Amino acid sequence: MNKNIEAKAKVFKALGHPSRLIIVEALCEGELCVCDIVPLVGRDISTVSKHLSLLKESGVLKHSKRGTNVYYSLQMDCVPGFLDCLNDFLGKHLENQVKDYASNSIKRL
Amino acid sequence: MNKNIEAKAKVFKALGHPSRLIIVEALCEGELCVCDIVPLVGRDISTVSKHLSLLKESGVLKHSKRGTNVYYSLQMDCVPGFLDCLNDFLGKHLENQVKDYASNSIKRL
DNA sequence: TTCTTATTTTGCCAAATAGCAAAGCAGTGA
DNA sequence: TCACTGCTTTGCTATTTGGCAAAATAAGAA
Repeated sequence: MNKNIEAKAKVFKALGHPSRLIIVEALCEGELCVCDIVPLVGRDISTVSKHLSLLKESGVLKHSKRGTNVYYSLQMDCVPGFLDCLNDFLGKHLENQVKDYASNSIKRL
Repeated sequence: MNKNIEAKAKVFKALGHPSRLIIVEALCEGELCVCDIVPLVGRDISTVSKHLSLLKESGVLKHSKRGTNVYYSLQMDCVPGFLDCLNDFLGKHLENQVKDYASNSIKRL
């Protein structure tokens, strides 16, 4: 259970980059080939390819070749639910930060 | 929804380090003071303190001072469920890797 | 086979991160 | 007040990461 820590950290690390999150969120809707992912990310294809292999390596994604194209899709089924929960949480939380900021501004008057 | 990407990536990045995951898993059981967390992580207290502030900054943890102690606890309620799911997934997945390895070994004979 | 298209790998640099040690800063008690 | 304990911040180095460009690889088309 404790050597698993490394594998779990690897998953979080893989998800912990804006470009890779964009990829994962897109793949929540279904599989895409590299050629479709590149414009979503807006980085060099070599960079995107490295992001994809990192996500695959960690277990978040899987891939399959068809013709000359490589299609990536979500392998880790826990991810979309957590992303939803995270969206809710951050939604509320950012609201609160705004509220805190506002009330502090009022106090400062 | 898309500028949120940065905030979400920040959460994953915060969770994407073995020491910080150890902390978070411990705090799933309930709040702890820094003095209790340090021996769990096995790093210098200054290092642990930085990990804790990163986790707080990202919204995963919150903290409260009582006397000379600082107590950290989980703020992001989505986390424990995702960790459970991750444990299951990696459990099965590591099994499969072992199976794949075994069947490849057989093929090689 | 040769050309082309799609993707990965390698090489390199700049920026970010993790670690410890030392200095700084509360609170608490004498 | 002064000293002590618990924690955070700062300063520094070593390592890791993310980016692009160029080279390498793979699969289909001509």
